[in-house]
Amino acid sequence: MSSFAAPADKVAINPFSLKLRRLAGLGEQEIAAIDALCHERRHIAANREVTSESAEPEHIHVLLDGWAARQKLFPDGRRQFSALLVPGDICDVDGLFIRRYDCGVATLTACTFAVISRAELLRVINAFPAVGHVITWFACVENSMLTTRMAMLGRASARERIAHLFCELLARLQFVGLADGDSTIQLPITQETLSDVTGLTPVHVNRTLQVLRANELIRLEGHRLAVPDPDRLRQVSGFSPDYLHLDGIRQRA
Amino acid sequence: MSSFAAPADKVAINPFSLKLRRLAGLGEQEIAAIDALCHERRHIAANREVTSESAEPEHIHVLLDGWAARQKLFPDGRRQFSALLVPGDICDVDGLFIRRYDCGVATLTACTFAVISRAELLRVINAFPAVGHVITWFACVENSMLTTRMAMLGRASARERIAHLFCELLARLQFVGLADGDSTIQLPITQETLSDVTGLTPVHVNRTLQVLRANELIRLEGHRLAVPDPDRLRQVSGFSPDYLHLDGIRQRA
DNA sequence: CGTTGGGTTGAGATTGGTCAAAATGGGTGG
DNA sequence: CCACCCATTTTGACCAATCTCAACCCAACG
Repeated sequence: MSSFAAPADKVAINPFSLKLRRLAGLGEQEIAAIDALCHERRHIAANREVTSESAEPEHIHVLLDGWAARQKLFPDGRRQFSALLVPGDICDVDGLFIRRYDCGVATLTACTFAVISRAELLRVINAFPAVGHVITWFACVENSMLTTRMAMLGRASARERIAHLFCELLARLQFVGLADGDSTIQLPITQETLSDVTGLTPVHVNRTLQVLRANELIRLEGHRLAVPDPDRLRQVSGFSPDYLHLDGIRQRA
Repeated sequence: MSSFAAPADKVAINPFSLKLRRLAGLGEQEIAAIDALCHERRHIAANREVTSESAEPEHIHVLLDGWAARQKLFPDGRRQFSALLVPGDICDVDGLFIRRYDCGVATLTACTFAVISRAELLRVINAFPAVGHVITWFACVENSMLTTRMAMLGRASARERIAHLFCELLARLQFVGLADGDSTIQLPITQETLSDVTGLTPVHVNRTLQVLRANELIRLEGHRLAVPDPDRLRQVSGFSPDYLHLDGIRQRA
């Protein structure tokens, strides 16, 4: 069950448009061209695969409501999420130029996607080179996020990983207007999901959360995460928002 | 000291052109335009920073000879490599559209780079949209590689991580013609470097290598890695080369 | 030769994993 | 409104992979 009030169809301005406007540095004409591509909606229940690892993808998905994740599955059942997706995120840019996905997208809650035809998007890119640049930029930002998360997986403690993740989610959700105040968000995911993002065990996530709570770094009840002192959480985790590139695309000048 | 015989300047066809030709699906005209950008060379000694995390980058580096790595440094000295770079690899595509690098590139051996002016590359992209698509594709492939390595960091044992890395290097170096036979490569890096790629300690890398040697999965002497039975190593590590996308860019048709 | 940068080894500490059971809590059907 | 069910969270006891620290070795090189 999604935890956001209004169905995405009715949201005045959807979070993807919001991101485009605030980050992409496009003209109204180009934004309109992209908006025109996003007419089709798809609703998917929680815990389903959106794209699986196979087949030449013909559609790009943009998450408008709910939470999803990019996942890599091992044959023996191990799972690692490479990204948490929140409203406004493109799920599978790579589908544009890659033959086969090598990681899938799964919903964590009920989700609403905008489904964009790959062929049409390519047409728009040809008509408006700046749109192509924005797509490349999105790919680069993802790169940056993957790199950062990788550093955390490789070198950070459980405590740092979880704290860092929370800082990131706070920043991202705030950016698309889904934070409540400046330090509280809805976190409609289970501890098992957290474990698949952070590369830990559910049990260890649980214990680590308890420590964070005991240190009063977070308050986490039900699906609501509150951070009493964001700066302190950032310090504990070494989080700095630079890698999210919330200051937008670099102009070509 | 680079371990490859001929200085890159004298190599008949450089590994980057080779990759472009085999992967990018470009016409001769476009390839020529790119080649024309790659006239400037830069030689850098081992263990130096090529790009650091700051400043609006004005140049893109393509590695022609030697080994390098993308790295993320923690304030307290911890380090994680997010990618090993071998000849033919672009070091910093993101420089095109990103304001500030959030991870640096460091040389592991003496290196030769082709230095491409960002402005000129953007001009070529404008003139030939297909070149822009290839750049995006490169970014997507990197994404895919990061995702895979991330899954290994999050969920694989030390043994699997190292074995997987070796499989990957074998495949990549073979692709640019730097493997000797089909199962031997030069590995001009220290165990400490391996530890920074795999998120382990140098000591543990050492012990794990010994196990791999004892199991006759690898032979590793000096800086030469030989894999007696590549299939077995792939099996042990769960490696499949799909994520490297060595079958090239997807055509737009 | 002496120095130095890897590589190797050992002993002991720790973080995080495993397995299994118990508690909690929201949602559903009666 | 209650009883039950399931998923999720929490707890406990124990274990294993990996880390830490420190020493030692060895080959390359000045």
